[in-house]
Amino acid sequence: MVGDTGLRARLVQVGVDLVRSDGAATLTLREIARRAGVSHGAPRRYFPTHLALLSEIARTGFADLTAQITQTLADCPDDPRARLAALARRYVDFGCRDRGMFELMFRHDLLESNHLGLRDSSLPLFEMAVDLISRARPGTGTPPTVLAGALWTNLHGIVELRNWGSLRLATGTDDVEPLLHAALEAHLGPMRPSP
Amino acid sequence: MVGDTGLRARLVQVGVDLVRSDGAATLTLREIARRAGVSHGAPRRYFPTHLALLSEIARTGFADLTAQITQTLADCPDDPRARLAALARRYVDFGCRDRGMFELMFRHDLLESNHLGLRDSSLPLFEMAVDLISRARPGTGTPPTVLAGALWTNLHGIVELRNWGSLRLATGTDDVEPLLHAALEAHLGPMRPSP
DNA sequence: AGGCTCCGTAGACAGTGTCTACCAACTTGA
DNA sequence: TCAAGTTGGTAGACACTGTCTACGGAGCCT
Repeated sequence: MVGDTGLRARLVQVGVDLVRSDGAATLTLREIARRAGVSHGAPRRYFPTHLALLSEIARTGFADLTAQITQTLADCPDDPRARLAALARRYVDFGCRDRGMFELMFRHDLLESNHLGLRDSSLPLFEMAVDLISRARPGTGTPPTVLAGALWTNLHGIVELRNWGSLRLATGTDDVEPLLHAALEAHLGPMRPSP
Repeated sequence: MVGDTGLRARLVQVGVDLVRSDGAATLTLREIARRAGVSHGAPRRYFPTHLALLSEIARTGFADLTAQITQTLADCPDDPRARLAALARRYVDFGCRDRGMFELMFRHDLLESNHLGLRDSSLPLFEMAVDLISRARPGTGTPPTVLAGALWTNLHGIVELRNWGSLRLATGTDDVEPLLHAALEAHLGPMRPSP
């Protein structure tokens, strides 16, 4: 399966490269086909619709993010709070660095044609967070899914509003570090100064 | 200016109604023109581009949200924490109820054609939050803009991920109340049970 | 060889945003 | 009063999009 030269895989790969280099707006069906060197009708053989292809591209984004976070956690001490902070920092870093892909992954119109797969792709990440937070903050009355959700939404909002440009407007810089630090302190309690 | 029958105002109003009733995807230039009863070229007399019209529509969304929150704060006790909680609840409620408009307001591609106006429309809200949080949590080492930003991003992420559908997936329901409560406790300290 | 399925091409269609030419009505100036 | 100019909208063309359908050429199997 390495170096899969099939058109289906090539289309997805072209899409991934394209969204990374030129942003989410350039991901038209015909442009992807063009860069893959095939006619505009060819993708239809593998993807019933444009959105189905985009969903597949987005799925690789979730896989990539999951892999990055898994790798990050592997190189991390065993303290649940430190691990959560590392996870959080990776998530935000991914969203800021891989802007187009992040935007694609959470596009609302992708879901309607893809009720199952895409949302599920985010579940492993969420479960990591739930597991960590139930160990970092045991004995709270609040269910760990809610605690993890509150943290996740905070991270997600940081990325979203930073990429929207309101950080620069409100705090004078695009640096997410102060916000991230404040968010972690809010959800996990006092942290030592950021690394 | 009441009952302004000019085409410019009518186009914006049609857009507002349309995004509320049919969602953000139906906001094509030609559809707006059609529903306003004019030809597809007419809007060009008032808006140089499609995105300029969309920006104007989004701006009314920010104005509406600002008005709603101002009204909410007017009917609220003087306690900064209670006021912040009310502001937060209104923000999230707006984003969940007025989904299409919320999506439009924070569309990334609207900003490029509108470097100034649109982002600025969100500033008054942010400044309310900064003011309230500097009174609710004085003496923290963290600047109030950062504290307010951390809270705002949390609220924003709650809306975004709820509308994306991950709340239902992660917590089994679309109800934002537990998450909102957890977020408020995280950023403001222990709260009494939600109203 | 004859069928057959796979896989991609090519063209049509309706829809989009933008641009340009046109034109009718109203305002303005001498 | 009448001519000129401005305002505000129409209508059609253009390039582009996603989808659909008819076609064709390999390769394979009996």
